[in-house]
Amino acid sequence: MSQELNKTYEPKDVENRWYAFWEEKGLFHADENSDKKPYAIVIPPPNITGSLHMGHALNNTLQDILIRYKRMAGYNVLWMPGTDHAGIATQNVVERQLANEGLTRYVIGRKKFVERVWKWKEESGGTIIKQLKRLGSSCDWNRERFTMDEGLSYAVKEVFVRLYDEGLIYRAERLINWCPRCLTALSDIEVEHEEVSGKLYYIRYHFVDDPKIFLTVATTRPETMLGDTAVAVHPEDERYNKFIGKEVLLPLTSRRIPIIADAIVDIEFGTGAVKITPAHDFNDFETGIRHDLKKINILSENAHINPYLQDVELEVMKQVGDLHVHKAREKVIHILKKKDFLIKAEDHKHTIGKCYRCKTVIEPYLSPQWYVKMETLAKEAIKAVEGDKTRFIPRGWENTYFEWMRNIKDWCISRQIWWGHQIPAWYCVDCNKIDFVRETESGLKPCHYDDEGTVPIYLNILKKNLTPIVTKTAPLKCPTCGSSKLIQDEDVLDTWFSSALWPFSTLGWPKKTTELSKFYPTDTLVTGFDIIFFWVARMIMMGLKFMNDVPFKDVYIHALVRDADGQKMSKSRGNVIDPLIMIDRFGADALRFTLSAMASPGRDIKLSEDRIEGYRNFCNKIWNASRFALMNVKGDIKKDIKGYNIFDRWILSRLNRLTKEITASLQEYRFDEAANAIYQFIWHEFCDWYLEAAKPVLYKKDNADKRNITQTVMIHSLETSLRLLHPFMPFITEEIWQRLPKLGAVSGMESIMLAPYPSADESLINDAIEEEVRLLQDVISCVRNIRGEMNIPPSVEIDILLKAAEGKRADLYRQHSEYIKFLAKAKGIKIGSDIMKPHIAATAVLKDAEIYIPLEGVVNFDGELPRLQKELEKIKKEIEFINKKLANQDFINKAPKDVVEKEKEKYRELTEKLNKIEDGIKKLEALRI
RNA sequence: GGGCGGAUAGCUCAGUUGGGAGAGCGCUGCCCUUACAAGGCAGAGGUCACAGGUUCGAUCCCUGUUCCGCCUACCA
Repeated sequence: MSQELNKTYEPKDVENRWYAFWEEKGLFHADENSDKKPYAIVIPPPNITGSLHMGHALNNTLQDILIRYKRMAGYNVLWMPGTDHAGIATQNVVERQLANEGLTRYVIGRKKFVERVWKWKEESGGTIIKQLKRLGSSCDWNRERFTMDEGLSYAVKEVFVRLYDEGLIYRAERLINWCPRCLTALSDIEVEHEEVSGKLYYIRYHFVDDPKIFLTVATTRPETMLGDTAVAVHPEDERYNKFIGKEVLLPLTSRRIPIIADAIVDIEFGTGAVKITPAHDFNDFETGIRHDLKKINILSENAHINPYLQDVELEVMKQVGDLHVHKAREKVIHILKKKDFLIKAEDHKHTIGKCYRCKTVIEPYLSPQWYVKMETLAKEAIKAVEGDKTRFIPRGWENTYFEWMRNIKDWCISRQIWWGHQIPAWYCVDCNKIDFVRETESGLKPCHYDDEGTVPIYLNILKKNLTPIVTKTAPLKCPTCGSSKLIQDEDVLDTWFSSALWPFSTLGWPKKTTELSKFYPTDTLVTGFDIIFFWVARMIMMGLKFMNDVPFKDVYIHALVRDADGQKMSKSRGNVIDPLIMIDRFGADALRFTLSAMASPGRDIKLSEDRIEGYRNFCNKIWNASRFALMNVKGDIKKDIKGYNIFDRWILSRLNRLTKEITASLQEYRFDEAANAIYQFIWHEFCDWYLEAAKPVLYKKDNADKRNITQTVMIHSLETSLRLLHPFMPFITEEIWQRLPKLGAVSGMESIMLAPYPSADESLINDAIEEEVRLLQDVISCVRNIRGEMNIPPSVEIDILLKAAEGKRADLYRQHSEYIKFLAKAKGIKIGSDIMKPHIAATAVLKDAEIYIPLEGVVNFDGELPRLQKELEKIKKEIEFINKKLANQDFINKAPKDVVEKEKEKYRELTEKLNKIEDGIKKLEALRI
């Protein structure tokens, strides 16, 4: 198959062709009955609404590297793919569609709405999967799962019921984070905190028994005063504790509220007197419980002021009733000012919470919700990480994990949306005396109607104080009263609830499947730190609870991808680099390689297009090196040949050393180290030196044996490099590999994916050869340097005079003089201890050798003196530095012997070099006169 | 408020038993040398944030400071 290659690498066609080939041949498929050692990763399921961004690209590149590496290394590899139903996000998408048609989900009803979401999923939900394929991800697509699959949904119900039966799931009315736009509760971690500069308002609350005097409270949210039910002061605050038990009259209302004592109050802050609004502030809610205060909910679900607050002045109500809470704030301030209750307003920085999905300001909101009790689950999960059953890489993230787990709060899992796993709980209409039930096609529904009385609106208040019947399948009759009027809880579960089960639900749990026993616990989870709480921690808890084992052994936490300026990429900032555009432009391999080379632990990736372009060039370099190799290998190459030349032995040594390093790096998840090592090897060792050194051998017609050996080593090195590189750059490696003649173990294999990952042959690692080649390279580099500095164009041929002591050194140079000549582009070379320096010559001083390039009649000679002087200055500085060290008696006495010896040796070398250069300068100066 | 991470070449970053300051990109000079101009060869460029300490010796270990990120928290 080794036809001519194009002059440049064209990724597009190559990528499509090979991906289709791999899929068709089933090379991604894991065999659950295989006897090979298993290695499994579950993909962090992307949202079905998503499209591939750089975070995905990084995440999946790293997983694919591990997966392809392990697969080649002989493991039975499973990469379990799938997508997440993304409750709120997906519901938003479909609701937007409806809005464009002038509809709302309430108009079409729950059943039709959910059907519509499914339809949308079928049509558009596969986008990201296609995009993952373009990246080269070698997932076992036959096993692709979706969190709303029948199987996974069953697992969700199973878990819910079992946790409920054990008392680990419960319902309660509490303050929750409420998104007034999504109209649903959120868990604590779904709220993003943001610092804003606001104001701190000082408001007068007059005493009931003596209206002439007052307390001043300070608040950032004056509008919530309509829900105040107390004022708190610190019990030890001498300014106020005499007032404890008295009452103040809440401004703008006829409400009398008590002054209470609570240690939560910070004497230093504000005035030391705090208004307490138990229904609208988390602290106040707790305080309210401690003091048995009334909870007055002043807001509707969409964060408008309830217009029917009984004891608020009618005039005030008229102005703020039905107003959005933020507008109401302005109004309340205005009224307070007018009525002289407002003392002052100070600038004040504080934090507000926003919905992580839609960035709307969240409201603490009183409502009944479902919770998971976390304490016992967390305890086990902490132990598992403490005991290293699951290990975070880098380790530092374990602290983050512990910090959260040790202060964990119960998890609010119910969401007031329609797309998701509906909670498997039913309520008996009769037992619970539920009003407002209406018949619909899908059964009984709790509801009320909008103002026009036509649109049914979901009303979560209905759920207060109900007794649920929790079961996997819909009950026909109430077990208590036998009534058949049962309604299912309207809420669905937090999407993360089903994600938490992902490592075992995807493998068939609760059925005892072969897959489960083979691949659970999985080996590695690759994810970003931003979902350690959302996902990783919860998977560990659920895995331990239902599988009695951790879901994965290693958690590799990778960085965030930012733009070149370090900004988080976001659509609103307009700084997103689209991975698909990058793939189109530079190829998937270049993108993958960029991401892996930059994935150093514990640091964010600042991605720039230049960098990707640079690695596209690397692809091209590989391509052309392969082109060269193929052009120079005609017919069969021999196997098992002895008689390697020095560069053959050198490249084999370097190659095996590289293999060792890469394997070690991959073992430690150092993708950057591995990528950089192979880049360095292929470009700067294989291409720059080995191929160049191979040219004289390959071009010479007269020695077929030598040529054949070099051809063999060349192909072997290239082929092995490709296998080393394959996990990083799957496409180009396959394309080239397919065209190469195969040697040994890899002959006859149908894909590089199936070829074994190289393992180092230690016997070929040869320090002596590497040192010898380094000496040759030094000579060559020196000559090239003279060429460069003296401006001798390549077209001008030069001679090399190499003065070296007779013996090993001179022999080495003499033996390989052809290489030196070729690589330094010299027409002649003389080597010996008795070489005399010509008068007009450039010189370079090496360890144990001197180089003279005669320049008479070659080039203008004026440049030589300044060149040598520059060199001299450099050496003088170095000597000075070492001198200081060696003059220090403490250094001589206390430093390790070998270090001292090394310094002394260096000193000797440098001094010698210095003398020779000084000598050269003297001669030059003499010549000038 | 608490915690974590970072500060090394113009840019982005590597750099662990503490002893040589490095890479890629960019820049400069020369070169279309029959694999590659998406290339070759050569070169310039750094008080390793600042101040102390430990040590014969500190980019590295310790303390403090400044600046920048991020996470977290009930000062209303």
